[in-house]
Amino acid sequence: MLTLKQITEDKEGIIRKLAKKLFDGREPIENVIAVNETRKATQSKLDANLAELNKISKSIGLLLKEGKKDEAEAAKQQVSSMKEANKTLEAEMKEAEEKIIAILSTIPNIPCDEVPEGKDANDNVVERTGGNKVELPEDALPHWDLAKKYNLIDFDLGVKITGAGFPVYIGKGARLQRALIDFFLDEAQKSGYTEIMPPTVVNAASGFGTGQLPDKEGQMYHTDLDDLYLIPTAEVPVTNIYRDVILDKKDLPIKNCAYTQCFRREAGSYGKDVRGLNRLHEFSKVELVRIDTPEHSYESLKEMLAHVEGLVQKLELPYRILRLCGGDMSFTSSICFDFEVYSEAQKRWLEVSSVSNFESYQANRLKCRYRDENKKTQLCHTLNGSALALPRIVAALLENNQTPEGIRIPKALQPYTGFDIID
RNA sequence: GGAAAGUUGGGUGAGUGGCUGAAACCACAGGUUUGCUAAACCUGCGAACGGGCAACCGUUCCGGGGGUUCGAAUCCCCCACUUUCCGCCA
Repeated sequence: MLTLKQITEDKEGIIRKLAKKLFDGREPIENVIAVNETRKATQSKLDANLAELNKISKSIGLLLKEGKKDEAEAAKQQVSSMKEANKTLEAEMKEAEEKIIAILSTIPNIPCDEVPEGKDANDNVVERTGGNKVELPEDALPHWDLAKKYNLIDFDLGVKITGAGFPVYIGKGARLQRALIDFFLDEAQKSGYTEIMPPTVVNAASGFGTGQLPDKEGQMYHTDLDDLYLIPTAEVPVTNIYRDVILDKKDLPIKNCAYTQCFRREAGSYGKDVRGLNRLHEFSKVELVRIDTPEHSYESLKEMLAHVEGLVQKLELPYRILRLCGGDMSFTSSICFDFEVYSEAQKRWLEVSSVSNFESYQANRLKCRYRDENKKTQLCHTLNGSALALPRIVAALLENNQTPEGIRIPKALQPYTGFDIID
């Protein structure tokens, strides 16, 4: 959520910036300001009344001590009648507060100045490309055929055990998963991240904290009996560590990484997008989460981008970095970069990472604050990024590295797999 | 699954109706002392909202929600969670 402070301090600026996200903010913002004015007026009245009541109540105690029973009784009567009026004011306050939250939740985060204009994925800006595209022969196979040929992944078996989108990794296919997870975690550790192994099931409060609830309720698996949610990303449990927390400025930036399985219902997805490893209901991912000060968060973002770029380079995959345009960005991010690797056999780019700065938008909902040098509490900035999601990396590795002799494993990964070719 | 006890500020923890936004200790910050370090001593130290240029003032908050009362951390009800014992079990 945006803060009321942000909105009242720069109303026109915010409306203008929201337009970049193709969001017409004028009405909700005018609205929320008006409701807030009512709230403030009501609070002033209510506070004055309560102050009076408190004063009288205190005096009753004293009167009773002095044995002035009649005066005390009279005071009691007076207080009783005053309390009625407060009930209305309290109801008004509550209503206004709820309305403010409701309106604020409909307003997306403001994109920062470096976000380009644009309405959909076609308007994203290619920031950089790297790695070398490979030349594959005409009969090159897509990864789902390679997975079958070398018995690495059994999609049908997954359907039998669970359902579509839950593949079974076998032999070298399974080993490759473990190798990638270890590789990503080791690289993160080298970059100074603290490894976290969080629960993969969370309560509703955590879902709200990072914004999956209430909007994306239908995208998460839910256990009715205990009212818990399967996490769609490690971002949820790892960021919620800092829910309702006031940090010391000297502890920032906090740099955490975590490997978890991720669960996504992906309701409504279909077609070639979901073929093979392209879109799964359960997959492995290593996630980076950073909590930082507003002054330093863009420096953090840069470091995260460099880290992720280093990973795809070490895996020798052709990649590009996209700077997402306003229209294609998520509701909560202030700026977002996508990493894509090129899948030669599918002739398409596959998204493998998304690195975002949420500025204070997520922290506001999370109540994640820090104490600055003047001992004042300020909202932190939160950032996260995948480093990396496995399935599409595996797809690209299998496809791009296929040779007549077998599938070649990039050098950086060989110490982790224990083999240099899948044949 | 059965039973019991708990949930108070960054931490430990006192507090059973008004003098408690909350003792004490620890942690933290500033200062004094000291050749340095350590130690000792002094002072400060919760959050949100509202009012004010400010000093400051007011309100709310002791797991969450409701109730009793002129007045609730303290009494009553409901819910959530935690711990311990028993059972089951990786």
